[in-house]
Amino acid sequence: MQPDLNLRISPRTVQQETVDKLRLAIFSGVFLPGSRLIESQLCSQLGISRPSLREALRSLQAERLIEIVPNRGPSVPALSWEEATAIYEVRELLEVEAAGRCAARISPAQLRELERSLSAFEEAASSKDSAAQVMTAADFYSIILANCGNPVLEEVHRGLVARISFFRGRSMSLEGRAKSSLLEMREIFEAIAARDDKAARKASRKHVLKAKAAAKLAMENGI
Amino acid sequence: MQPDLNLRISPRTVQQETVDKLRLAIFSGVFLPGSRLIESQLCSQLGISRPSLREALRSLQAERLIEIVPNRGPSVPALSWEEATAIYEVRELLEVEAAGRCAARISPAQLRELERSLSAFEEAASSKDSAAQVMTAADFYSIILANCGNPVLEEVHRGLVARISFFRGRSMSLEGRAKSSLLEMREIFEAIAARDDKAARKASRKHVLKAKAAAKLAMENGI
DNA sequence: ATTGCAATAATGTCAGACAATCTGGTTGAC
DNA sequence: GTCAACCAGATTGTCTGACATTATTGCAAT
Repeated sequence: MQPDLNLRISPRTVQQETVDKLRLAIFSGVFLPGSRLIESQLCSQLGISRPSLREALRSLQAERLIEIVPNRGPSVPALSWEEATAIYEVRELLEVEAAGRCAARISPAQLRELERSLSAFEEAASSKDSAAQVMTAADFYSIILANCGNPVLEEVHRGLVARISFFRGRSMSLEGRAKSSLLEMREIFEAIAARDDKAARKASRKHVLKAKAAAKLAMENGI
Repeated sequence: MQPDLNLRISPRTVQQETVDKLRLAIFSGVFLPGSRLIESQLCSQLGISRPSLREALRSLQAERLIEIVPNRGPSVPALSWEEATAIYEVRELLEVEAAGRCAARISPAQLRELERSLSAFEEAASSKDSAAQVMTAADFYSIILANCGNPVLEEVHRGLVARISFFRGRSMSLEGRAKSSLLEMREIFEAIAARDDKAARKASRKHVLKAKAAAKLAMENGI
């Protein structure tokens, strides 16, 4: 018998649906940074009541995906470069650690999964679909994080990456970024496949630093 | 003129007050781990309406301070040792980094502040007041985190420490833990005062590992 | 152009309601 | 006597509607 199978089916509540929808909307840039979210509008668009919406907004606020100023309401924060830098730095810390641990403990099945996701990114990278690139790249990381053996590390990392989702889309559309990203990711994969802890950390650090540089470039050029 | 002074006064809303009150209540053990929180009870106790309460609960849920199972409502999670371990591991990662950065960049004024908080802990450690010990120790860390130059690091760390607040109270009441904690903290302080990056990291890592061991002991003995 | 003010919009908060779901105890069958 | 089915109360999920307080905007006046 599987020891940790979660039998409890959890019915999806309106609040959960709403949080997911809004989060996705923010990721995909439906709400531009700095734009305000009007409760009454969202209610009618989503077809839900104001209390339900407000609960969802509080969740997103705690995730730092939106800001809520008293008596002004919610808005999508415009991330400054200082904040983004701070996030990238912590992300580096976590991601490097995760890659190192992952190299030591990933299962063969998950390793194949990782390889598959790398292929998916490779395919996306050769296309011009930057949305697909971001998504497949996210899959790649999430497999690494899911196999680092520390769910808290994974969870914190996910929260941070969510907050810079805006940059990820932008920087992927930079000339050549997808290609070099692919090379870096392949390097990470090779290191993990070789069970080489040190190399995985090194490659992972390089990747984050390059991603950060690309994001900075994208921001400065206002792509 | 100060560049980043936040002029905006933010009126404290019912939701904010409620979140703070409930968070404090959880920290101080008013709600035991595993216990359920009944909305109607909380409403009358806090003197607020159900929508306001539910918004506050969603915030706390996103902070992982409470769990909300659909149709069963909110409860204080009973942290397993595996989860606690995961948190301590990430905390180590963040805290070590913060101590190292802090050593390189803390201002003299803040350094004096750090020394003062160490003295406060020293005083608390010689008393039997474990609540005071936890509080003064928290001050010490928060000064380090506030001076590491990365607000995101600080924020994530605060979130993690909040989730293991239960253990901190327990382990501080272990025989001799406060004393040895004081020694470890003094070591960290000395390293930071000496601007010794490496030593600060080393001392900080040792401290977290010892705190983790103490928490494990406290848990196993059910103190 | 700037200031002041009124009208409008939006938020913060509450009260009450109702269906769906969970919980605990009782009843009934074996 | 034990176990399953069931029913009543408790609790949550969600909605509607309301109202005071606080921003925002447009216009008038200086």
